[in-house]
Amino acid sequence: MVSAKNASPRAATREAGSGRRAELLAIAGELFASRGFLATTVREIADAAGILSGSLYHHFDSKESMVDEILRDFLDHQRAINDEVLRAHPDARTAIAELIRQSFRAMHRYPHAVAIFQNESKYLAQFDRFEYLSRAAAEFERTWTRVLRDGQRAGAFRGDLNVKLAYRFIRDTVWTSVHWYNPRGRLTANVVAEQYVAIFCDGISEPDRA
Amino acid sequence: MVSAKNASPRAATREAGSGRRAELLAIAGELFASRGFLATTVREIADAAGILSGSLYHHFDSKESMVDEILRDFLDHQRAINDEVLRAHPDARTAIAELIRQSFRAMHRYPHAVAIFQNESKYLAQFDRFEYLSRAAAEFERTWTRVLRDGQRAGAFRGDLNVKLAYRFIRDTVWTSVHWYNPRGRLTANVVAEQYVAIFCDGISEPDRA
DNA sequence: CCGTAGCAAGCAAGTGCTTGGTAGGATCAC
DNA sequence: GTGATCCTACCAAGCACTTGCTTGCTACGG
Repeated sequence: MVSAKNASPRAATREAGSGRRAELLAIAGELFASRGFLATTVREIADAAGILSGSLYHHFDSKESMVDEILRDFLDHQRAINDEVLRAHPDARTAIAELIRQSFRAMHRYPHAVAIFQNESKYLAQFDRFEYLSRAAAEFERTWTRVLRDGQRAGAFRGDLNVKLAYRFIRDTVWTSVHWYNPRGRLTANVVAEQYVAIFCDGISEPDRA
Repeated sequence: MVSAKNASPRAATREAGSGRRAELLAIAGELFASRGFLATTVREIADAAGILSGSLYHHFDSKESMVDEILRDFLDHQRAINDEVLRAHPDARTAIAELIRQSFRAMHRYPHAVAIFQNESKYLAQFDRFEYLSRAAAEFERTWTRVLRDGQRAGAFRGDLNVKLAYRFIRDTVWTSVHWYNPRGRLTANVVAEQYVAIFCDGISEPDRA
């Protein structure tokens, strides 16, 4: 149906966002996050958008494509942020604190994508096209554990720390909070982040340091 | 279809477990935990059990009844354990440590139920018959926050701690580990529990004690 | 001969997705 | 201008399939 002639300008429009497309993605993301990917039907997405279910397929190949695009946007952004943090903070302790802060800011900016990534990764990762989810998770783990190990060598973190366990400890604490964290609530991302940094750092920092 | 006459002996059999029934629940629980409740079909459960899907309905009213029974078993057990810990440990700090240890033991004993409780509570809680899930979560929160507040008053935990936030911090860290914790892996429940108790307590304990 | 456990077949509802079509705005040759 | 031509966004209808669950039946051990 789409002629080869149109392929190029069409793709450009999609990259740019095209307005309606972004709207539909936002609607779908909210439903995926709150009800789950499987539990959300294309008819529900269409209803929420005020159109018929078939009309969604003018904008997207499939329901999977929608969640795919939502997740890629978030992961690309977070990857870039992480790299930036590492470049700007050579000190392990401030780097960890900043990674935590940036994680909460991600929840602020991509609340639905983060929730979907948490809830549906396990299910989606079984399909080839979502293999990148596992790769992204592994990359995050490498980033965090490298910082933890560096800090351990530099004497900033306790030597008896199991780095892998500590990473999971932080990850689970920080990222799971997307399930209760309300961006428009009384607790701002910064407040929660600082409390968590405080609890966490004073727990793994060398006690005999000023 | 079930006559009133059979209700009593049948119920007794159910309580006792009846062998096959427990087997089927174990199979269903494993699938619910690994694939998700919605993503698991009754045909898959039946296949795994070596019977036809319709035959499941000789043992259970519905797919919902299966997950209901799995969750109730776990929650009843955990509630009892929590009460026991509170009775045995009047000291807040040892009580918290013991609550954490018992949580990891629960993951050891009810790995599937814990995972299902984590993953599906939000979805299931929308149905009246699963209202007890929200109530159980609220009760757990009361238990933990009471201990935290008591410890704070007694000077065992830092005074500047946001108790509600600290509870979520612990809960998310401890219970989420069911997603990666392998009961038959190298890390035993006790080892992980001790590491977590160490990281956590030294983080929230008054620094100028000992 | 009754109760437990299961089979064989299928139904109603709902699923993601496809198809052929149309309204209406922008673009362009004339 | 103005008509022809596209293109975007959507509708109306429905297809192929899967879902949880039901029904009537049978094997068989105590």
